[in-house]
Amino acid sequence: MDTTDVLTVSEVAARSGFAPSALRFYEREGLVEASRTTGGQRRYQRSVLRRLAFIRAASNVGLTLEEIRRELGSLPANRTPTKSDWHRISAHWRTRLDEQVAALEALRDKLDSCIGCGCLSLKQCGISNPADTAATTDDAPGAAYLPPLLRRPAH
Amino acid sequence: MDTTDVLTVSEVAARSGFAPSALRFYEREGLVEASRTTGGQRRYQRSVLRRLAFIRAASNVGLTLEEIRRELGSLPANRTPTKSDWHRISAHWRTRLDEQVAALEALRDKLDSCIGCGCLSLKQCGISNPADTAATTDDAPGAAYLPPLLRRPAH
DNA sequence: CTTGAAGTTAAAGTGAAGTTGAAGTCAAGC
DNA sequence: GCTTGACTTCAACTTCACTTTAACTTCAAG
Repeated sequence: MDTTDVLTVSEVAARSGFAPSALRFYEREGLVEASRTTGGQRRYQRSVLRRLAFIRAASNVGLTLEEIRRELGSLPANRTPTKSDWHRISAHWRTRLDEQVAALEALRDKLDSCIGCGCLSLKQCGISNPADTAATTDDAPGAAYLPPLLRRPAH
Repeated sequence: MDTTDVLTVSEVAARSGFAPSALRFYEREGLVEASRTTGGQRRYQRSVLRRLAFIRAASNVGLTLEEIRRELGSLPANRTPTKSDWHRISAHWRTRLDEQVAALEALRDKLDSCIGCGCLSLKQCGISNPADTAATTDDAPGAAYLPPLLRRPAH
């Protein structure tokens, strides 16, 4: 199958778990690269698989594609990231996850404190108070809200 | 100001923290109701504030508007929800939050186990393995991912 | 009765992360 | 030389939760 050292779209799709359409999308967005055959077909270096793994991991941690793009840019151009690269980045991600967990736990605690009361008062209830929303950041005005996260597949 | 027992859009907006546009949107979506003046302007019952608090709380917990709509439908038509209503619903929400926290913690643990190795192997790394994504539900194919949650306001 | 703030509508826009469809190209096999 | 199947492009569509816009109308105070 891969006696060659380059991969087609469908090979990369199969191995990475991303749909071909997603791979094309990522290329448009500058997240991955591909060379072309004379016929214009994409050929991927095997290293793209590592890059895609990185993308999926970062995405799992909750980074936007834009953030991922920036973070990929901070990686060494065409070599395998070193331990220190990975250390720096994973520390960043861990902080992100810690914040998310903390926010959810705070929300859950508020919910617990509401369970007995049935209040849902606009003024008093921690979980419905718009000024006290866990997801509201200091500088973001308006109604921030917590996310889809693990939402049921909707049908 | 409110010697009357009905509220205008902007009063409800001010008190609930939702923008008038959001209130109109919720009405279109069947989440809230309003009567009309002869001139066609909306007038809200005071009870809408409690309903909106409920909507915001549910939204904070991560429910979609569609789910919220269904859950509102399970509430008694025009009376204040009882403690047992609220108990049932908040238990549901708590489960949701517990799942979210668990998913994030699992992801964080995987990240921790990766920090030393720098692997990001498609086959081995728990955090990048598409078949093992915390957010991937059994029946949802394709690339599920963990959420925006607390993402920076992007500028 | 006038004036200006606040209200109305439908439709379009936003942004994230892609997917889908139509129409076309390419290489191989028969 | 034609069919088959995998590939290509590009634009348009999707979902969610709203917001914005444009073009009016209504309400309440003075």
